[in-house]
Amino acid sequence: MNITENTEEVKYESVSFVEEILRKDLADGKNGGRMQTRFPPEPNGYLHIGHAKAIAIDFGLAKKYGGVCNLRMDDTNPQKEDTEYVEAIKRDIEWLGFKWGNIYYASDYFQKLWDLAVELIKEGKAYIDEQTSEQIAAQKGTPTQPGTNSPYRDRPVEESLRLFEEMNSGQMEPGKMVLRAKIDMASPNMHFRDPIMYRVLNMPHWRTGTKWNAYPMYDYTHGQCDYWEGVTHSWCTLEFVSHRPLYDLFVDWAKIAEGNDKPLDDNRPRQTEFNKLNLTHILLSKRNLLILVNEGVVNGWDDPRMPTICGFRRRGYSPESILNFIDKIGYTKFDALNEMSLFESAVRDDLNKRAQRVSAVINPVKLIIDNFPDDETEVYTAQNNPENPADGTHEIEFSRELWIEREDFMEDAPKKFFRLGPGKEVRLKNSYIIRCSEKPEECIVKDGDGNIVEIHAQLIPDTKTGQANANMKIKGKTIHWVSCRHCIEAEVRNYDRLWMVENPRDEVAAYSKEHDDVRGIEAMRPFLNPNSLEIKTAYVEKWLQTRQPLDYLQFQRIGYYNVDPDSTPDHLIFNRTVGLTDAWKKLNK
RNA sequence: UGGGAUAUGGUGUAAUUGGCAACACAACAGAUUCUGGUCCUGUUAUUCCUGGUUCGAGCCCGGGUAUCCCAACCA
Repeated sequence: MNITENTEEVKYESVSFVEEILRKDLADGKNGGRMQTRFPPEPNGYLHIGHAKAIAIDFGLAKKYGGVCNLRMDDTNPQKEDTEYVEAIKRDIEWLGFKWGNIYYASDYFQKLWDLAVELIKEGKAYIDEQTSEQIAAQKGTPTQPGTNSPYRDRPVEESLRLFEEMNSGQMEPGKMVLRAKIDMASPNMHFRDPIMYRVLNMPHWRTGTKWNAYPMYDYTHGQCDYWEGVTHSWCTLEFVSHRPLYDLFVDWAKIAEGNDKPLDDNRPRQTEFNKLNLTHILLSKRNLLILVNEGVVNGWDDPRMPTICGFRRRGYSPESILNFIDKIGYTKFDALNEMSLFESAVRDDLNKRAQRVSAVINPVKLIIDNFPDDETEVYTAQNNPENPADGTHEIEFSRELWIEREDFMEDAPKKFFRLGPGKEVRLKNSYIIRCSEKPEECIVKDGDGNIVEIHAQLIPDTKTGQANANMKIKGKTIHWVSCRHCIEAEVRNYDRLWMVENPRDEVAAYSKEHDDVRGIEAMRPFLNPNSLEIKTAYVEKWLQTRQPLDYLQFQRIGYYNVDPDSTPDHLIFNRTVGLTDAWKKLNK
């Protein structure tokens, strides 16, 4: 949403087509100027970034326009659902920063839906079919060929009513009969070819226990629940476009059955569809995510490499950055594939404002300041965040022996290398400017294999931050360090993308097709990054022991990290959220 | 020889509804910097094709093309 100002007075806000429709409905006084939405997850798995887009519009616009958004668990299929997921869903929505009005369950309406179905049978709008699912599928025709009527389509109402009761008795075997709406087997819309309203499952439901044995289908449930709850705007993704006429029809039937004599288009929940969220280098289908978990490719649903909300939280992506990203990609009808770099830039943008700056050395090499006494320590005050001075400061110790990054020293450096090397000067962050001797043998100590094990340098007096010579101009950059004697070890988990290809969904499907229909992990393996997790032991400053799980950090000059929930002061664990943009790395490509 | 939806730079969106194609990301170049980060400046599009209406078309009309969705007793 960009706010464009043409003049001082006139503000024109460009909004999505969804919001535009909402505004028009409000302006037209539809539903008495009331607006109400719902977020309707099926509690059969964890929420992922795709759901966040739906959450952002369902809750976000309700908040913006003074309406309410309710949470409704779409629990019409007890085969897949569980109460464990309900709690996870609630936690994730709250973490994103939203509040629901009420919590409803589709199962709250089972009796009402049943009574409506009985009424529809009586009105001749529904019938019991006792064909097999194969027979029903065959009769359905194809998108290009019309279907044919079921032989049971015109069975007497009384018979259907009796069999419908039987479907719910617990005595009928699943699959034997279904309740179908009598619409039009020749309709060009496949969803109108006598859609199934009820099926027999003979299975207890985690909320309604053993009361029901026949359960309603999504299409027969969603619209009426919206209607009964007073939902005015029912937003969902594009694949439901062709369901909308059926959604409208069932709502109409419900209104007629109630004896509602208002015009049918009045007081009707309005379904509007927007494009799904798609991101390069990630895969969102629940089925495939489950495979990653079950095959141990990742360590559970909240693994920082997972695109789940709980995975993103653990990774260190902030709710604000997720929401800002969603706002940037917008809601349209175009089947877009968004670049991961746009998301990462939203993350950096937000974390730059809130992450506390610290020093951590991940690939250490020892640096010895020859002209600093061995038994002395200096203590400096480091800014927690130069972008936000209100975040305060913390202390960091300096001594003769330091750890610096191995990549910050080069014996034979290219012209544009502005770090340490023979004859070079750099600033130590918050400390002195130091200089290495021009002679390699005076500043480099190697082991028998020729690896550098020690670097020697001299500090230049009075160049410490705040001192007389502090502004001395040098060619070198500022590098970070930690004091060997004062730092602590920490486990650092560097995450990289899980998928090496832009569009894993399509690649996996194509690979499967080309290789005898291989399924599951075998079809994924060729595209998975074998190095998506690198665990390192780093030297970090002591102050980090005071940080709390999920705190946002920036390891200066390296990247954004956060404190893993499993981290303790005795065993610090940090997850890499995203690296800093690295102009040096780019220069060397 | 079914129906529905969509099409604006490398990517995603915008264009106050027929009036100078704008913003963000990415890329490249540069300036500043005690983070090679941030901040700042510059460069990168005849709006899928085609014909028409109009003083004027990304937007309206005709004809194409491409992509996506629909044939679960899933949601």
